[in-house]
Amino acid sequence: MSGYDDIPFFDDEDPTLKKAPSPGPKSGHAPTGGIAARAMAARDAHRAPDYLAGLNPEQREAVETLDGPVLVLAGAGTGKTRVLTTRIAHILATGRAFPSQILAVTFTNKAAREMKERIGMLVGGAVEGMPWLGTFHSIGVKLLRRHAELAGLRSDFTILDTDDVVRLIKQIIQAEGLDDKRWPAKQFAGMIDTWKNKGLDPAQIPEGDARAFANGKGRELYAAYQNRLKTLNACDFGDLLLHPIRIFRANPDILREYHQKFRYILVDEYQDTNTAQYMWLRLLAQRSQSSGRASVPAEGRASDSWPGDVSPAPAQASAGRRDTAVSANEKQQINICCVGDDDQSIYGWRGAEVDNILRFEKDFPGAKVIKLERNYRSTAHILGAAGHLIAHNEGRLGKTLFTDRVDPDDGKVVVHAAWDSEEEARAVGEMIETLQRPDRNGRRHNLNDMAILVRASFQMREFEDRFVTLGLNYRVIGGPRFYERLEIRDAMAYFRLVCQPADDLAFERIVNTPKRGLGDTTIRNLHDYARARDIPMFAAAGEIIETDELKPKARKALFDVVTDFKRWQALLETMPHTELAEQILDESGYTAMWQNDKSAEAPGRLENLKELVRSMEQFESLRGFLEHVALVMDAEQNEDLDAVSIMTLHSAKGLEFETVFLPGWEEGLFPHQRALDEGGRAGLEEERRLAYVGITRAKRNCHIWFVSNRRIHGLWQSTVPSRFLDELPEAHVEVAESDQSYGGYGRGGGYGQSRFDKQEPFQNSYSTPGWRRAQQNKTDATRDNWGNRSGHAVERIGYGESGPRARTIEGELVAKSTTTEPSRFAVGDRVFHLKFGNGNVAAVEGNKLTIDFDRAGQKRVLDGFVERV
DNA sequence: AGATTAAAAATTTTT
DNA sequence: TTTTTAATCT
Repeated sequence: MSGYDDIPFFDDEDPTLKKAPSPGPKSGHAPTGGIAARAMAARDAHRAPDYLAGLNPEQREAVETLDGPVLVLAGAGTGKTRVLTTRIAHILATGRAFPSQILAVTFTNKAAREMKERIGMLVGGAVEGMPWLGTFHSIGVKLLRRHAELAGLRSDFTILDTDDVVRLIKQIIQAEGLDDKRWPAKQFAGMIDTWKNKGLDPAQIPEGDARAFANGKGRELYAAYQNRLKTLNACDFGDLLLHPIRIFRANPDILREYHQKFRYILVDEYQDTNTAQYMWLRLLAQRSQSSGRASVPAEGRASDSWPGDVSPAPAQASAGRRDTAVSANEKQQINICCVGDDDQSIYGWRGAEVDNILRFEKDFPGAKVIKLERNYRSTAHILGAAGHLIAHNEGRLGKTLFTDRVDPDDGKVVVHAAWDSEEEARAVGEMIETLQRPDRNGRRHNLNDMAILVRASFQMREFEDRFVTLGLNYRVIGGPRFYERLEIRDAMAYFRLVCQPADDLAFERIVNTPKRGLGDTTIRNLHDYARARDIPMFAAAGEIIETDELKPKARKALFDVVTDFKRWQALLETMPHTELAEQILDESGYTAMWQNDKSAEAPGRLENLKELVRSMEQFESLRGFLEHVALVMDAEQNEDLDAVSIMTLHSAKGLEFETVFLPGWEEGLFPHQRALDEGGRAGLEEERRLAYVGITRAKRNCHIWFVSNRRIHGLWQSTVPSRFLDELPEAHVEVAESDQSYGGYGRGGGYGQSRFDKQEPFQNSYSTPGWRRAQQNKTDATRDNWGNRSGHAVERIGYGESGPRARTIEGELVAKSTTTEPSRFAVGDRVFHLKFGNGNVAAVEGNKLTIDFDRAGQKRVLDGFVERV
């Protein structure tokens, strides 16, 4: 992308005029018309265009239903992307719209990229002519660049990432004279994000939310933050959606232009849309509703006013606004098609509203709902297990995936038990090694086709450790990203300041990096100077060096910085941007700083900087590159290496693997305690959808693990198998007999027997304190907060026989327990622990014991887990 | 300015 | 318990 100044306002013509469409954005690629022409040629060549061949009837219906609103409920592995891309190809091929008349939104850049590629494959050639295919945010930027002045911004506004936002908020909190330790900027940034996800501006946030932060100053701070953004000519991610919404509401004529422009709207992963995205879509798609429908109120009060706006109302309801020409232009209706899967909605915690998809038919009367249930990915066992599990959710539209595939060799989903996370990792590692070896047919299972999907990232470490010792290749997906690294962010700050001298955040980041003797005092001076005159820091620096406000040393240093930047700014238009970038990094002393750094990371950082400059080559300008980085924060992984993938369940959505390992299926971890505490039943259902996502990633093999002991925050805790295990159907699941010497729950498939066969556990395997306690916990876990940080429930439950107790009283006792309540143990006691065996109590701290174990050495455990011997 | 020490967090993440 | 970040001290 070359930037934003070369986008013609409306770069297309009405196809009915039979004019050749104008070329797309300047580039050396084929004109946009080429795609449509080729697609049409493809259509004419065969009676049924070959891009439709191979679609099943439902998919085909989803592709060919071009008029009116369509909701495609696409289950996991049912060809969702195929439908989306084929539908676009079909629209183009039938001449229904020009590429630039199709708005197609995704959530991630990856999805957008994939769609572009696949449309290109269908239609032939690169899809340069689809300027409106992209993420919500990238399309938001595009809209906002065009109409920036209506949001009080200039069109060259900066996009701040999370890090910038937090630093900015910290400044604001300090400026308000608040203690930034007591009121962490990060937390407030999160709150703002939540509000923006709901489409709320400072005046609209709930009173309770406003009071919750900084002694009731929440609303003020939010407003101050927005003001600051405006003076900085900057936007955060939320604004990229909210500003266009405000602009559309305040300027019906502009909105109308987009109504005329976008004939077809397609939305990917609709179940993940948040309220703001929903508002945005509704504004753009409102013509797709029957012409008599009321338009959206211009000044929606809050998100909850929105859902109320669904009942049909006469067209006159929108009188007073200027977008009443709906019925006059029936032919130009906008056809929205949303594709999603309510069972895969796993982002509720960041504002996604499952309700958006559940409510689709109400929002868009006359909508056609098409279910895709034929699965092309997994075995019948995997689908059976996943389907039975997800059926425990209440709030769903209801789909059942099926497959025609019958293969007696297909294995069931396997549930394994292990003592602790270390053995879990060892067992998984061993299984991977076994799979990797050639089988009797001489085929080996590639590591690339295996994945370990964890609930929380702290689970990853144990696998990594194990794989390092095994010498097994692995790759972690979704760790810290390239553009979030310190050196990259520093370098970017230099580039930003060169392109946008008003970028104070960038200025402050690098004025004294590398060290130039511009310490706190100088910066504060400069800051005051800038504030007093209401000018950017860089401009202030330029002025202050003319005065004698600063000490000579600081003045000289600042003078050097300013002249450097002025020189680079002058070179911006003439010098090739990669060269300029290199020059900036060299002349600023930034490269030298790392060359002189003898720490272990320094060489890697220099390498990253080189990589950064290299990656700029594919952009036309420094500015274009900056825009890319702001929105596209991902770096590619090395695909050549054969390696096991380790990632969270969240980042696994949309992926598939031959074999999937799902460790950590224990109450408290999965479902996660916090999801339960904070989300209640809805939280549990979301966790269950996560489990569903996990299982449905597997094409052939799915192995689930649970352990009986896990260390959480340094304390060993006994754990209970996840309730989700109970929700798996016996017919599609088998319990691993025993993993050799491991298996806390004993040989003979303790888990399976006790859970599936409802038999009494074997006396010898299950009479241990851990098991008895686990059973106790199990009953409690279903209705109470079990095993959280206070060790509360554990303490309360203790041993099964610790007697009757009043919960509240116990709770109070426990609250003070670290100091007041005498422990049942004393230093020197001989104790037994399920995992570590026998040992002597070395120290007692409330309910936490430090024990010298005979075999395992010194460990800290909760006293509920040991027994006096 | 750099090193040491103390304190805080440890669910999930995109843009 | 561990890891990371911030603040304070030298």
